[in-house]
Amino acid sequence: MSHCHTLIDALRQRGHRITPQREMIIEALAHAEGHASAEDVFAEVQNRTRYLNIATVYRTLDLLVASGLASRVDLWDGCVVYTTHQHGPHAHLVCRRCGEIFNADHSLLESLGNQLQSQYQFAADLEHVSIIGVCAECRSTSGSL
Amino acid sequence: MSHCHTLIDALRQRGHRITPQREMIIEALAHAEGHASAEDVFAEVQNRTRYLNIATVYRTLDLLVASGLASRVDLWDGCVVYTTHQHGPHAHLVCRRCGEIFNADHSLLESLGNQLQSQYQFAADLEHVSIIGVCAECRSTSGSL
DNA sequence: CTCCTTGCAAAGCCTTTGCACGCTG
DNA sequence: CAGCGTGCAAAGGCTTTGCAAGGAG
Repeated sequence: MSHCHTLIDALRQRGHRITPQREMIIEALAHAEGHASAEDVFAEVQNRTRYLNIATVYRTLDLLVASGLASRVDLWDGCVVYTTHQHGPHAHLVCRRCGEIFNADHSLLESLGNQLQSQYQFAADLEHVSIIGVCAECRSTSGSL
Repeated sequence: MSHCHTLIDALRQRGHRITPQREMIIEALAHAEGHASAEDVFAEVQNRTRYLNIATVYRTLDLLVASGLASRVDLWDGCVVYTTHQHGPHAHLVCRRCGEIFNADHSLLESLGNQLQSQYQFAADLEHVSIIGVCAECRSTSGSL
């Protein structure tokens, strides 16, 4: 996948070494549509090889975030996911019933960002927003609350 | 503080027993302006008495949330706070520089909620929203990023 | 050849849980 | 006086860290 190479090149340009582990971690994260937890990435890579330690996953994800190549998003209840910027900025809608995560178009948040800017002089990181609620499917299958 | 009694009465009406510990925890949470972590509550109560265990704080806060009297909000980086509904629903603006938490008026989020509703059929819990960014003060003291 | 990265295992941190005692209602 | 709530201590889950060996550049 081409986006992997973008990320790998970016790491290399910043002087970081490219190892097979880092390649596989980046590939797994890029393949995840929009978001993946450290465990998700670890499990995905382990389908292919056992030469990977969970500590390395954490270290590499931290490195990507510190390099500005990925974002860490705190969802609901201690759940944390990482996302690359390949799908463009987007908010995460988390269903508290089924746990599913949906991506919402970034434009939804723009007017909110502008209001926060003008009313509170607060510069929001809109790509880190996650919103808890109940998704369409869960609402139709089990009532409105 | 009168709001404490509102909460205490509500608990009693639901058949829960009122103990000195619960009273103090509720009072500490109600006095915190808008939000407090379990540690915050624990520290606040310990200023007055040592007859309180951190496990009791967690259990009582969970009870308040389960009873619909308080909300648990996942801020940034694993930080969790609890809020009563005394100040009305509000979003939390978290500064990633100084860690300060600001309350934003709930009306800011209303159009967002309506859009999520109509475009995604997603029923958002707007009182649980927290938004990461940089506050006015930190922006003025150390640049724009 | 240098020193950045990794694996392993242990430590850390916050939160939850089991149990017996004590207090509320 | 029944049984809910508490303190204590241990367990739990996830994440981070120290260290020596290994591999990228």
